[in-house]
Amino acid sequence: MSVGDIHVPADCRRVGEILQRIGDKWTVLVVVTLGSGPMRFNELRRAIGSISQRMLTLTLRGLERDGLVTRTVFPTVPPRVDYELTELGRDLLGPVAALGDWARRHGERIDAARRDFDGRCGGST
Amino acid sequence: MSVGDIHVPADCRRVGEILQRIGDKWTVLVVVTLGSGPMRFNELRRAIGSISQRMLTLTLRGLERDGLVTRTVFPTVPPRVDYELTELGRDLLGPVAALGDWARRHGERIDAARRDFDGRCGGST
DNA sequence: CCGTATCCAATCAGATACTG
DNA sequence: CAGTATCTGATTGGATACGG
Repeated sequence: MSVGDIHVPADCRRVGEILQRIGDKWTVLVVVTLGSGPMRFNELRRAIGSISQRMLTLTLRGLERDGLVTRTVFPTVPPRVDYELTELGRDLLGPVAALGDWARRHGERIDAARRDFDGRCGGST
Repeated sequence: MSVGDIHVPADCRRVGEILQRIGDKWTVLVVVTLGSGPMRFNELRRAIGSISQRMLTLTLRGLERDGLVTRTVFPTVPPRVDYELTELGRDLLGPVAALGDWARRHGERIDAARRDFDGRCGGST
């Protein structure tokens, strides 16, 4: 498909929805972190570093709800819970990596454009 | 690059930032709509349909700031302002299309997973 | 260890009214 | 036509404390 063919309104809505869904503060970070294999709750938490317990829980619940990760509880003591990407979740890694690639390639250019724009506008204040 | 190699924390942050940036309610919709060529303000507005004037303005400003669209004012009366994707913006269409493709392929599956999850949980309410 | 509940500040987005 | 300004409700996300 050529990039010129993708503007069917209904489809764009769908894309917008998905992007809003995975575009929250933590979802992608969690998904790509889980990309390296199953992980326990706190393991995941430490890997991400700055996420609060609440947000990690909420994010994981959302991902589970959407069928992107599985949650496995081991009835041991202390309790252990593993999270793992489903096939659907792993499948998402591809497109996300593409976007990540774009971000890495052009991140600096965006920063420059921002500095430029802000310089032209808020410069006199 | 294989999908297993993309979890360098710093890079993931970057991806997360970009995704939050373009993951707001309207940005992607505007970008893909502009994908078919330059458009005037109200033309864009009608094409999207449900967006408010305020949000379209804010979204376009953001995109302009990031160097993803250009804004061209024709000093005519009535005034005419054209918006057009920059090369950077057009370059973004590719990854976004990939994500859109994923969304279209798996949207139904996600809906099903949601119904299933909600049925298992909120079923008794 | 793995969550849930509550409170709270910040941001977002819609509606409306007004301007060049 | 193409914005800007202001007000308001909704949503988000962090901190903290507590429960299984």
